[in-house]
Amino acid sequence: MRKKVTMEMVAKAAGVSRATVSLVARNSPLVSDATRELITKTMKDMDYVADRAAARLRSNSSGTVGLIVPNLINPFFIDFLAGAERTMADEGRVILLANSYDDMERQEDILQRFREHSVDGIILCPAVGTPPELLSRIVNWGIPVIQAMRAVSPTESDYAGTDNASGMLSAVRHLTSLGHQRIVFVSVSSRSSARAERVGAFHQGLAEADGVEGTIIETEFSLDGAIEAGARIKDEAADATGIICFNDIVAAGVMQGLRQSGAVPGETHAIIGFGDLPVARMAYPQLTTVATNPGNTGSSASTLLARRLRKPDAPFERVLTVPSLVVRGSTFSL
Amino acid sequence: MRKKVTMEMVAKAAGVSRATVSLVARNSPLVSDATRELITKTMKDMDYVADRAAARLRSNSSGTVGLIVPNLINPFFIDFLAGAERTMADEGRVILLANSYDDMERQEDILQRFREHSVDGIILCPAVGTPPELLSRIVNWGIPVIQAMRAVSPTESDYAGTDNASGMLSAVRHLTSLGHQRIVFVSVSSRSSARAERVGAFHQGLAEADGVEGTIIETEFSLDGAIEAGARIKDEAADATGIICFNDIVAAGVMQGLRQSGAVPGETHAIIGFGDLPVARMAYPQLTTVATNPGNTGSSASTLLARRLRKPDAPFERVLTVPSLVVRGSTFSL
DNA sequence: AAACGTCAATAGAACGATCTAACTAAGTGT
DNA sequence: ACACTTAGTTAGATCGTTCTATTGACGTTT
Repeated sequence: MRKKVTMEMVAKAAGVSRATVSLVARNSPLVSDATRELITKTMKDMDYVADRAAARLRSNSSGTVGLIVPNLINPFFIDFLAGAERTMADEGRVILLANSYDDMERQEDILQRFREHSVDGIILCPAVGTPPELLSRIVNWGIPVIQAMRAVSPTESDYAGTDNASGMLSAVRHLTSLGHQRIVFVSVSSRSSARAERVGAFHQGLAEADGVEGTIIETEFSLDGAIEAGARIKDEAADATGIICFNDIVAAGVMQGLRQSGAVPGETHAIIGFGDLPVARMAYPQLTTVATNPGNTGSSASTLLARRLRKPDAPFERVLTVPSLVVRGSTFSL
Repeated sequence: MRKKVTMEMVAKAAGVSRATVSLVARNSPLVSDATRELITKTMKDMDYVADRAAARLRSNSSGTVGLIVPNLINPFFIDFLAGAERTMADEGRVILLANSYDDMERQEDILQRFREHSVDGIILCPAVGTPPELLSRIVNWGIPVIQAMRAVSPTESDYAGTDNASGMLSAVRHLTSLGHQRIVFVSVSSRSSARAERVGAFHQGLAEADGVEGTIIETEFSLDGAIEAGARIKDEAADATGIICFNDIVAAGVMQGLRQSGAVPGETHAIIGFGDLPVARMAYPQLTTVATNPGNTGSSASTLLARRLRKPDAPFERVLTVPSLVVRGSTFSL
């Protein structure tokens, strides 16, 4: 329990006033190089640490941002989180992390806590079912907010996400160009914007090619669900040879399910995943997948937030990370 | 830009003093039920949000906890993080998350930032190479700290981790009981305490069984490194049939490497992973693995920290999560 | 030599809570 | 009727910064 070193004490030791020390701490140009140096040295010698709470109380900037993710199981969000954390850390900000478990009530609690801690801004991956009004409310609180990964209100904030449509299109085109005529999309059943965009592009991709038919099979998002969905393919789309999965995890499950029903992934059925998560290369056969680079999206979200903090009234921006198709062993030419 | 509602305003509206409102906010038993109810209602009506920075300035408790992880790629730490976050959230605390990238300089920066934000406590998964002195320094700052996942100083703080030794022993015993006589441990080359404990137990396990020989092969922690290590097994331990891997990711890589060298995981070689991460079930064949349940360790770390915040002078505790072996398709009887 | 402008540094009020100690009103014991 | 608790409430100081003027000192212009 050692007593804390305050600005006052530093000031006394250096023979200047509190105010001057404060200026140095925020490296304002209003101090002469000589005193700046003196004070910097004294601060170091005394092991002075600024008290951000006191600073924030007076100044209204806390140096923290809140980040809400809907889960921490999906590596997609992990990667996103990692990207966001890195970019924020590089700006000297700290991240308050919270997990909404895709539960709106929990999300509400988290927002209240963030408000109490007076975060400078919020990066929100909205929980499924979040109404657009939530965005207006946050804006109304005077807290800059960025929507990420999932869009809930297109017009009330910046948005950083994945270009789901173009990703899906490249997947469909890849399969049709390899000669596959019957294609299945194994989707998750949650009503997220990501899902809607991919389903839309799936149909568009089918329409582009002649005589190609598509089926959508739904599953809950879990490995077991995906395995079960994979096993179902034989029944629900017997002549399908091309399969696109909502993400790489689902793809891994679907491959297991296919094997259970006697098929051989990569030989009887071509599989495409979404994400290019590490698991894509750990799977056997290695997975052809739409690389969405969520880390990049996370970084974009942070950059967008930083920009908005600097220019609160700038027009809203939408930054979409464009995915690229990574071809590996799980797809083949018919 | 709406003006903020302060305690003063709530007090005025409810016809009481600031102090009483404060008591209600911290639900102290010192107020009568009648006024408590009145004030609670007024707070809700006016959409009052407490200003934690002001509170902390006066009271020295910020309601935040700092968490430092060495990376966000290893699902092991993700799961740990998820467990810690959950337990903290349930206590109404918020987590400041930072990633040290296993870099001690970065770790130092993070600690300074945490100090500025006056976190109530720190959960630290020390970066590789962290000297024990760091712990004493943190303690000296007056910040309660918990070591997690990796131990750097056995005597200066609480510790939450995995019982690596018992996990490794059960893996070795499983293989020897299946008749495997030549066993390889594919380890990562970093000098973490986790590695040391597992290597020690590996040798102990070998000694327990008659005529069983062991080899240690090192790899850097990455999928490519693991693949390469897997391919090397044929040369460096030609007659090995049992393989234990540092974690499930390494195991996935080793399986790929084995295939490259003409072996068939699950038929010619028995593989055991560590972690029971989701990937263990996505791999083919599904992985026999030592389930370490890192989420549980994360939760323990939070509980330990909560306890220490309540009783700063309690004796230090070591909480080890005991792993269990999950047998799947990647191991077989010789 | 007076007036002006610029640069460095400062005094003192503010920020919004909590804490300490004191106060009131009602009840209790003698 | 008195002092003595006790429960409920409160005034005022306080935490460590940043902000708003303001002051001095010095050099340049008129």
